[in-house]
Amino acid sequence: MPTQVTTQVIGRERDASRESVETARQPSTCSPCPMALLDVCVAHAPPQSPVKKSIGYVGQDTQTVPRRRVICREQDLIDHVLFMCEGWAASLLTLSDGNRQILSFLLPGDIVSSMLLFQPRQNCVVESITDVRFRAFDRAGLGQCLFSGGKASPALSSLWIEEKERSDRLAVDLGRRTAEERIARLILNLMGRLARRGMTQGRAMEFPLRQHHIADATGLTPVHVSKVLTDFRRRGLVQISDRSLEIIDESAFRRIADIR
Amino acid sequence: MPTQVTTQVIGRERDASRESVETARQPSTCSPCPMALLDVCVAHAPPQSPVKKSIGYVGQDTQTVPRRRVICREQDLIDHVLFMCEGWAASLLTLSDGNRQILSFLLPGDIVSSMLLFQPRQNCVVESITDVRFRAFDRAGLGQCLFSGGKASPALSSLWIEEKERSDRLAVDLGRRTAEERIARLILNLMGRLARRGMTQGRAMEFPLRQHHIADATGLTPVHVSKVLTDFRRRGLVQISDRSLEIIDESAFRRIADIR
DNA sequence: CGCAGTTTTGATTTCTGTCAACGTCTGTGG
DNA sequence: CCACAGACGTTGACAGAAATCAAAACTGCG
Repeated sequence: MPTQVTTQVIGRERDASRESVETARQPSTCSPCPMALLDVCVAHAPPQSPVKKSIGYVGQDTQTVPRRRVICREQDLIDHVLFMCEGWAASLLTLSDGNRQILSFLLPGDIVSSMLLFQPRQNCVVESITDVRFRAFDRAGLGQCLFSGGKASPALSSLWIEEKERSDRLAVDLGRRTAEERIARLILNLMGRLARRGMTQGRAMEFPLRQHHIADATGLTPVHVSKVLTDFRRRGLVQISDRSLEIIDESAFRRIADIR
Repeated sequence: MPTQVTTQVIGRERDASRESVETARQPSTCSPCPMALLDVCVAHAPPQSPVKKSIGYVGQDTQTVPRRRVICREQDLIDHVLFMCEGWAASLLTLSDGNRQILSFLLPGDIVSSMLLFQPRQNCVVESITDVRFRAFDRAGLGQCLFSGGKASPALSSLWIEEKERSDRLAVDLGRRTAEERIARLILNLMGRLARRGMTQGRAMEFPLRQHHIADATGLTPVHVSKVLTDFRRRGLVQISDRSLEIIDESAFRRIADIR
């Protein structure tokens, strides 16, 4: 039986109007989770495992956040490292004029903010897109696994390398590509990440993003995103309906995304 | 006496036409270097120091590259971790149409590519802007210092955090800011980084960048950079001459850079 | 049903890129 | 020392991409 999980895990400063975290009731199926691969997650370790001692696993079960909520903010102090179990979220920065830039979409298995491995403060807002389920680990315990033995653990290396490659790609896309390229690349990128998790059906995938999410991620306006997507559909490249997206003409679509 | 340093340190694949690395003759003054702060650099350790055993320091002295050369490329395999001692460099990605995006400018004390801490391959090209002097460390030895004790070393944490903050800021700037803002922010950013190294004179600094470097860093064209800079000068905000830059009206300039 | 959020569409404006010409500066070789 | 070639920076005319503005249709939800 899941017990009541304290909401203090998520952030110390909070306004009373926002009750974002609730006790979860879902089963614990997080196959894409890197913690499972690390053999580190208590949910996957036998009860007497030594892992259970070294990793402070917080709460009896996962926690959930409904869609479209702030999961954590810049100022929040968070003592735990959060991993996505289910759903989509976005980490983003906001400018003072209200413009937003999404830095990455978070999918099941992703670490919510790698900065939390090192300190209790991260530098951006994380918002749920769909209902989200995640798990919190104790930072110190996780450190025991990641920073021992005089060399980087494979999990830490690949996390660093993937995050760096992703942020470098983002910079090039935002700095040097057209609207069509940016949108096509975003879609292909998400499709690839979901495919690696076994979350696609052929060339189709669940696609909970609103056009304003695409706009925030690509540095465009929602109006222009609409025009480009309409054009993609008109040209028979993709089909979007009912929160799912299918790539119809993959080679043409890749050509748009990769050319240059 | 510096001995002949093998050029193999820099990259295994090289064309004969490019002889980029030469034996250095400069003195070893690298005060802003994080390795010095780490108390890890052999150049700063007494001869009998245990540090000398754990860090494999490569070569008797630093290595130099003349300005405007490729220091390393995507395909290069590099067994060492390189740190800037002197000069300016840029790490960048190139699109197939020749467009380039500079991901960061490397200043004295910066690590050339943090990916090399984890693997022998980095994901971007590094080019010198001025004459550059740098030092190479053995990856495994460095790992002994960074990944021991069950928690991240302070040097590793701050490296991760700073790189992430920088890349996030870059994405927001490229995605959401105007040409004026991007250029002003780049200048202020560089000024701040140099100030922290004690490399500014009041509001003036050495400024070896060509306008095409600014264009590559901001996602603009050199022509447009010229127009914006000319306008900045006309409005009495900055003065650029003879490879140095001075901010004249700092508050107005900050307003341009930060507003929004 | 009504309302708020989303998407579409068209007209217009703004920003930045492209093209081209020209002047300056720098380094090189005779 | 001079001539020259390239790289660099400036300027103006023009083109193109995306933003802005505005209105309307559509969606889902309480």
